[in-house]
Amino acid sequence: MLDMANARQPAVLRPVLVLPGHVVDHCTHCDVRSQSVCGALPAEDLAHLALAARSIKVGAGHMVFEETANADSFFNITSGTARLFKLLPDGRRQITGFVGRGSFLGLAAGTAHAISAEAITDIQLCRFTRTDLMNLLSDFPALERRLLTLACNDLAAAQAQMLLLGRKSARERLACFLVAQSRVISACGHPQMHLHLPMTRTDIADYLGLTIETVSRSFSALKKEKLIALPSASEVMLCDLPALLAIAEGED
Amino acid sequence: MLDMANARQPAVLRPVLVLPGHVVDHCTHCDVRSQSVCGALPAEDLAHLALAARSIKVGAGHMVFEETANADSFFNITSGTARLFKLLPDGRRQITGFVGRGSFLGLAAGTAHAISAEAITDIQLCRFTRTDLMNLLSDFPALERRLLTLACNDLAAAQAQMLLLGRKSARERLACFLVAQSRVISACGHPQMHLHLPMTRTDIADYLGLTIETVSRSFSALKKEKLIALPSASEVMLCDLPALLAIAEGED
DNA sequence: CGTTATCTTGACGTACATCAAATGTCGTGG
DNA sequence: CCACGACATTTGATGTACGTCAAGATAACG
Repeated sequence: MLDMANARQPAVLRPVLVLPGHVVDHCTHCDVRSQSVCGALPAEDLAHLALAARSIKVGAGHMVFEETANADSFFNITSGTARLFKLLPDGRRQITGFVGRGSFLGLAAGTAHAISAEAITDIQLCRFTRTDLMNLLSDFPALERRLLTLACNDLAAAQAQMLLLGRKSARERLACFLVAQSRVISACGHPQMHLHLPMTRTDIADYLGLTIETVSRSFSALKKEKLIALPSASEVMLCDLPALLAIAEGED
Repeated sequence: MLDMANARQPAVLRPVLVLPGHVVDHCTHCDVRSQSVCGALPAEDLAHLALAARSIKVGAGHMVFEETANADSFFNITSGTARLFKLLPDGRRQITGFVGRGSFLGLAAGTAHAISAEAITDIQLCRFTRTDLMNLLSDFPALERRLLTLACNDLAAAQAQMLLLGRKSARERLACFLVAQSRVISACGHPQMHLHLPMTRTDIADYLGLTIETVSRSFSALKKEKLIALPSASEVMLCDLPALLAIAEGED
């Protein structure tokens, strides 16, 4: 996707002749900016970003892009949740992650997407063409640095997930998932005990490398032990976060 | 590890006053340069690299760095093989990858290593301090671009491994591993049928999320089907690469 | 040529998958 | 407002791929 072979060196900023107010506002007033790649740019450079970004919407259940498809677009999620996944020919699916507000989509080397992305809820995205993004990266080193940080974070998360998929029990996997989800929430506030899960049990199963039945049974088991409560299938209360954390890290 | 928050912008090259011949040679004559991060730099800039790089050796079985340890060094492997892994408190291990000639070690955001690295064979490394590396990245955008490409490649590999760990059978996992290993070899020559595996069955098991017994049984099964031959435990002949590829991709 | 580590093979156990059915949830329209 | 159907989730009964335990076989090494 990012064809990084041909790095353009010096960075002469392209002149921006016309900057109508609403275009500037587009990025200046974006409330996810601080949490996303865009946060790497100082306020005075946002106009360049706003010119390249095109806001689009993808309805729940629709694809954003598909694995092996030519990666000529990159996206920044401004609202909603999407799943990232890979498929085997016979339909087996592995979800590699759930992404939401502020996440950058399309990060990968080469010209083809390594994974597919599909909207779970309706989502709002900022779309960048590959050429525009490459130009921005060359003009603003801070942007490229931020992207490298993001890639490294994604890599660390992927490594943690490999440990989960390769070596943890169903119970440990679910505890991991719940604790991680609670961190997503608490990132924008104090550590929350109450979660809303936008994804189905099937999604969770495909993320944790289990079947939907095993996920359901594991939910029920944690509930019986009073570590969680389930007001509804998509609502979870984490009643004993320390205990869940211990299970998640394999300390039992 | 890479503290990318404070990106230094313009890039005034530090003056290099003294450049003794042997220091220049150090990187100029390095035979893995083209396959590593260093290949991003043109010949005339190699002197800067040579000043920062310090060659070290790690004996088979010894640690290069440990998970959670402060990440103040980064490495480039010039010879030998290492395993990257994560551990659970009770000793369960997940190997996230095997790395060799030309691989960059330490890539991750934050100040602590996300994984441990241990030498499988004796290995030769170029060590960079974090500060030196950060300076190099800021001075040479091409280097940072290359690192981003590397991170994206690692990420794509990690996603493929998640699919393997979450959804593939033991037989499929082993086929994947063998085919991938053959690609490592064939990267430096024509597609090879003959592999030497530097890692033990335990390493392979911990990489594929299986037990040593299951790995051994899967080897034997592929052997009985005449898809591979095993002249010795660490020598593998891939007799039917197309069939192995089909199994690896889940087409049976 | 014994000693020790690594690998293979067999017998058996189990955590999770599969198959099947009951229960709950939600949107739609009468 | 309630009845209906479609679909998601839970729960139960049973199967199986892989794990565990244990014993040999093979290779590495001083």
